[in-house]
Amino acid sequence: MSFQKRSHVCGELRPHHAELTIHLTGWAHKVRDLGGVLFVDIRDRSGLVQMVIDPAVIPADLDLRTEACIAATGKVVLRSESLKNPKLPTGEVEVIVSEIQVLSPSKTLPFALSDEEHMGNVNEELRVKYRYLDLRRPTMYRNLAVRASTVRRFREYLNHQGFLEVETPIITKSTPEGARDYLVPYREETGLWYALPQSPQQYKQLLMVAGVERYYQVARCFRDESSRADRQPEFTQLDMEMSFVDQEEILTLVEDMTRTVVNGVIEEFGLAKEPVADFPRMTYDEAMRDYGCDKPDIRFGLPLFEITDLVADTEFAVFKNTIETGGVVRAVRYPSGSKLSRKDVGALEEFTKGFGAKGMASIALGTTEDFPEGVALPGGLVARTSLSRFFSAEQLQAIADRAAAESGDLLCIIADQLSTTNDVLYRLRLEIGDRLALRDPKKLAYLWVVDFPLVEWSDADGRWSSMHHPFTKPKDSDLDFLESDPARVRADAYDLVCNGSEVAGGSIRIHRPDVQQRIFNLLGIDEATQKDRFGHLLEAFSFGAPPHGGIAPGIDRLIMILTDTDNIREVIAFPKTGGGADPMMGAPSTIDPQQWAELGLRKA
RNA sequence: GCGGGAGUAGCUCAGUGGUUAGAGCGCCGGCCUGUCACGCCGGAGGCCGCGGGUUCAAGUCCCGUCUUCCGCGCCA
Repeated sequence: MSFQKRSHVCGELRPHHAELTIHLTGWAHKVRDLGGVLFVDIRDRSGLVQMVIDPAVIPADLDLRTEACIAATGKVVLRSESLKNPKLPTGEVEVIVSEIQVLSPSKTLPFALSDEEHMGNVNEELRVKYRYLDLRRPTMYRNLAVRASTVRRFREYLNHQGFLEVETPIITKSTPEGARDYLVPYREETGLWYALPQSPQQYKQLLMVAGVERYYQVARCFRDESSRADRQPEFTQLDMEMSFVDQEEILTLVEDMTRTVVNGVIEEFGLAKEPVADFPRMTYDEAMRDYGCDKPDIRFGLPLFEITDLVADTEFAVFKNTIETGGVVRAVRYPSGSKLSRKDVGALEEFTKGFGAKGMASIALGTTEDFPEGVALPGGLVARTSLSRFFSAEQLQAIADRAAAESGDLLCIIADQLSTTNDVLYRLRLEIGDRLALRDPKKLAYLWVVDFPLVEWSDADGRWSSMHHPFTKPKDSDLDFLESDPARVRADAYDLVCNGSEVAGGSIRIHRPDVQQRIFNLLGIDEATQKDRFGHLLEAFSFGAPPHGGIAPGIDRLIMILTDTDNIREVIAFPKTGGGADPMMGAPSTIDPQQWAELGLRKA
């Protein structure tokens, strides 16, 4: 079918186009048939404009329905004052159609694209199944555009900084440690398998050995683990690596890159975000101490605080037993929480139990009017707490002082082993932040978390495992403790955090075979496995490997933050469902018997 | 692997064990020359996810199962 190529795009039409005869192509967004006249909104990716159609110009057999792909010719005219539509950027004009053609008709749609409000409730599986329709929506197109612009800006920045973009294999080798691999059977020999890369980690280090010096790649990564709202089985990282650098150079470069790219995108799309400025730094230990996690949301305060010392001398069994078994008592302040009902506080305690707390104690602080039955504290506040049976007014005052508490606060107290206590309070603090609307969506609160531990003890596996990955360089000053006290060893490893999400993680790598050897020994990776899985890397490092390090900013989460979406599917063109399925393609699928045979596979 | 929510018309959702399972939007037909959530009239459309069970009677109760969403575990 021949058609008139467009002369303009729908969204650009303004009063200064009046009187021009133009050609448009796009989709029939909405058809309003008034009998003697039709109004059709024509939409392309630039936006939409109203067309006015005299029924006489429509061919009798024209199948003009919602989402039909159409081409139209007409004259742009100014709308009279009373007919203007201030809700549309193009609302001051309309197009009087002289000719209209349906290039491709549309069946009735599985869901209404033109109703954004309604779309928020449409079944997610249906949206993914008809992704090509969902993506026609302006908000979805915009998400794709923000993503494309972000990636383009990253590329431009890194190209200017002398980085070389290099592609690495998708079909590669399984490595121990880390997530479950996606596996691909090898046709030539039964029993051998490729794996899809969890990240291009080893390749980028080998590129440093190869003398590339500065590498980056917009790299797809694959991890066969359960999905979450912000996790997909395949996702994209801006993978980077540099030679002859120290941690400081990498952090400085990433800060400048982030400012340049993110602020550029904010300006281009008019995003409701304040420009990125500072990148405060915090050690891992500080983050855990003040926020209970390694990715704090610092858009608001309310740091956690320790009261173990203040309550150590107590007959309260919960605190006493916890402390005697090496646990801690820590707390977080909930401004305005003192007005919560007993039931609401109970619900809050249930919330903490969902993350492993055995219970939650609380102290509500107010005035005599608030709590006539409460305990009067020396400082003037009155406390209402079940702890009053066990603690004096002076002790409660000491806790309130530690909290820097004010009238109206609820102090939420958790007693447990350190890791559980921190985890519960970390989540409780975020919950409080959400309730009090302290997590300002306009802010992009970046920070570096540095000096991560090299390894952590895994109860499940009964061995030490890498906190970052096995190639992470221990701090030189801690090398001596590698065998004697592994938990004490810090690494040259760093995470970039934004608004409580980890948005990049990296490290300086080990380039000395002897150190790498000691790490493998610590991780309990025996010599045969070392040779089998990492022999190539160890050998490579024996040929003059340069000191190097890198980082890998995650693209998907960054775009989620920039577009204010709460689900990673919104920023990926063709995402999978939670179960890792693609209902549009019908993947995963069965394969032909011949394919089974070729691969030498049998059903279990 | 575990916990919670959901699954009824094309979509979003109501539906107290008891008539012929409803609404809004969409769809189809008719009317309509200024709509932009167009309006008015009429109509079609249902394996109530699937499989068992309890019951005189099941969309509704019970068991199982599948899909999906959120979370936990997991995610170097």
